[in-house]
Amino acid sequence: MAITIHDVARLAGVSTSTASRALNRRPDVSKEVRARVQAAAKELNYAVNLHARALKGATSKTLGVILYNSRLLSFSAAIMEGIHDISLHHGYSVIVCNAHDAAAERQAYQMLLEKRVDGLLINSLNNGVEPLKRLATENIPFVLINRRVDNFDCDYVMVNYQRGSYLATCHLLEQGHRRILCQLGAPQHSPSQERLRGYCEALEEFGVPFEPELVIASGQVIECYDLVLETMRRLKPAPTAILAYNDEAALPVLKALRELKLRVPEDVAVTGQNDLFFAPFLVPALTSVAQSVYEMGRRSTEILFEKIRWPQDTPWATQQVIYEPKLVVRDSSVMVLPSVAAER
Amino acid sequence: MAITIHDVARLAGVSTSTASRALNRRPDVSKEVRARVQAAAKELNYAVNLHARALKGATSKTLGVILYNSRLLSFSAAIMEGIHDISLHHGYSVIVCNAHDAAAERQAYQMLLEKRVDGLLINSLNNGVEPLKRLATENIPFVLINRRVDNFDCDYVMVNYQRGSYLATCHLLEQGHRRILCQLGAPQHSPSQERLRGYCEALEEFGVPFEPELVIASGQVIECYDLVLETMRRLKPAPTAILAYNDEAALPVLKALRELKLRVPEDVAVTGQNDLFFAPFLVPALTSVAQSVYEMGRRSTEILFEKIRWPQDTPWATQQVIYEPKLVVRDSSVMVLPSVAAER
DNA sequence: TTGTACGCGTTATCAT
DNA sequence: ATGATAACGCGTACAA
Repeated sequence: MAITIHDVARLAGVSTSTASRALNRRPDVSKEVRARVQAAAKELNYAVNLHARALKGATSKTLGVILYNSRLLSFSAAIMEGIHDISLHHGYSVIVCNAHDAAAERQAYQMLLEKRVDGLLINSLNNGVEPLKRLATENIPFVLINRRVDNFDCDYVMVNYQRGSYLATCHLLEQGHRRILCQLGAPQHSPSQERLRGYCEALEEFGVPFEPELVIASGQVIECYDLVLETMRRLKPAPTAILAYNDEAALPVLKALRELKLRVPEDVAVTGQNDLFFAPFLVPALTSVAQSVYEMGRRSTEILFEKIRWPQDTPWATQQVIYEPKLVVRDSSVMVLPSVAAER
Repeated sequence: MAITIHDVARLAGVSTSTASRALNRRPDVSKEVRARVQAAAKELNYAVNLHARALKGATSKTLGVILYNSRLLSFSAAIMEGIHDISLHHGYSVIVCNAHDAAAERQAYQMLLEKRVDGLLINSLNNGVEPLKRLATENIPFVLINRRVDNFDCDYVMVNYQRGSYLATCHLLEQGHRRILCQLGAPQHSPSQERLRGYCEALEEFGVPFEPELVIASGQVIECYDLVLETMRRLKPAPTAILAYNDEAALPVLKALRELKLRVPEDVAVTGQNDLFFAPFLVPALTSVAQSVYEMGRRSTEILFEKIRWPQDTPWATQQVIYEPKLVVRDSSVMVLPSVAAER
């Protein structure tokens, strides 16, 4: 069994309550005793048992995170960086769960509730709104990351995917492209839908008719090589530009084009999304839409802590943060290099 | 306050102990009562309080992970995938900490000990062996990931970096290269040292003298662009091959070579390490050394669980797992394409 | 088969 | 300023 506060108290020759006060730096304890207790604690390598403290009614000093994690490793890793930085700053630790599917998500919720986390950061909606409603009724603070639910008012932090796809599509249209292939991920996923909306919005603005055959969707984004190959061969006339779902998806897209002996950007222009670290290093350097992913992790955690510390009786006004993306133009989408490239 | 087992017991019209037995599927409770209790639990949305259970002396059902996280996001993300998969399988959740420096590492240990984690997976040695010794004396199971300490017997799971660099260097030497630039990360870091050993070992085997000027080290691996540029300009004669620290570092290396108008692999051959997802998509496709990163996460967690479940009185024989790397030859290091490339 | 009572480690309350 | 005690929620030894 581990060292308890009783052991410390005994070694210091005081009662447990005095030891507790001394260790928690309460003012109502003599300096002499406090020093003795702290010395005893150090000598015994004492560490509070947070389970006992949590049981006593205090907080668990733990946040829960539920990630969707569709293999977008760089993406969720960046979010986690932001979450960790803020949590550490508040003296909190973080339990991370991957919700590959609905069942895993339920298990994650179960574990996190059993561990009595003080709040949740949620990037997965495999079971729809149900879990969120339950959290709301049980008064457990949570913030959605990159997800949003219609007709359900709650806090969320998002990237404006619609705007991102809109910007990229406009950029391609401005270059004169009229047949632009729009590549999406899982169709039921809200990020896919928003990207599609942005794509359509731009087309409409330029008076270009929408063609369903120019939209392709694949669940496993990174494995879309074959799909792109097949599509580019099938469509007549072939698209002259491709709006890749994200930078990771752009990799197989570029490879497929090389396979087809199509030059980028001369024959086909390509844009990515998320502006991951490798985008500027590709050949040609990948035009992408920069999203504040790390920032999203930070901000959502800050809001969560605000909410956790919010007095129960005061009404809380939900916060919605939407990060506006920025188009980063590189070589993969323009034939003439821009004079001063928006290189990061 | 949340629902407790008392509430469930009251609703089901039984005592708390009966409720406890029913919920834990103990055999000594009538089916009729069990059903009633479980119905009550479901109705109330009851979730055990794991703090209470942990306090009672059981386990905390939580693992701690301490990551070094030198921005090698894809790398640590892959490790975490393996850890999560195994933990979930055992019904455990995982608290992840980033130990950017010695102070953060100490804070991480403190938190994890206070949370009474059942075991630790450690990928950070910012405070040397001290913390490990403490864990050993306190009988807290842990497994090192990708770290090893001289004269300290403990469980670890590693990638054989020395062998990886050896293989890559031999490969370059076989292609006829004699001046091979060896790029490393932080010099005090054991992975850097092991890579250097593998590099030297290969040189010696081929009877090529070691030249200190051909070894460059930079803390921030991803920002080595300038260093490579400067080095390639300065050295006479210029190196004809570069052993990049890892695939992420290979990105700026390749970019620097393009800047210098040096062709890859004709003028300079390049190899990476870790074989990340983007390696085959680069132009030219990057030769790399494949490490079982995800596997390392899985295996270390499996060993940790073995150790956690190991009877206290039986002696435990420490396990050392070393994954042997595999060279994946692609276009960046050979002028004539191999007939059947070891493409994954 | 079911119920009663205690203890896990901590802290808040009350008493001294 | 310090000490005794109860309570948090759960599981279990013991009693019935």
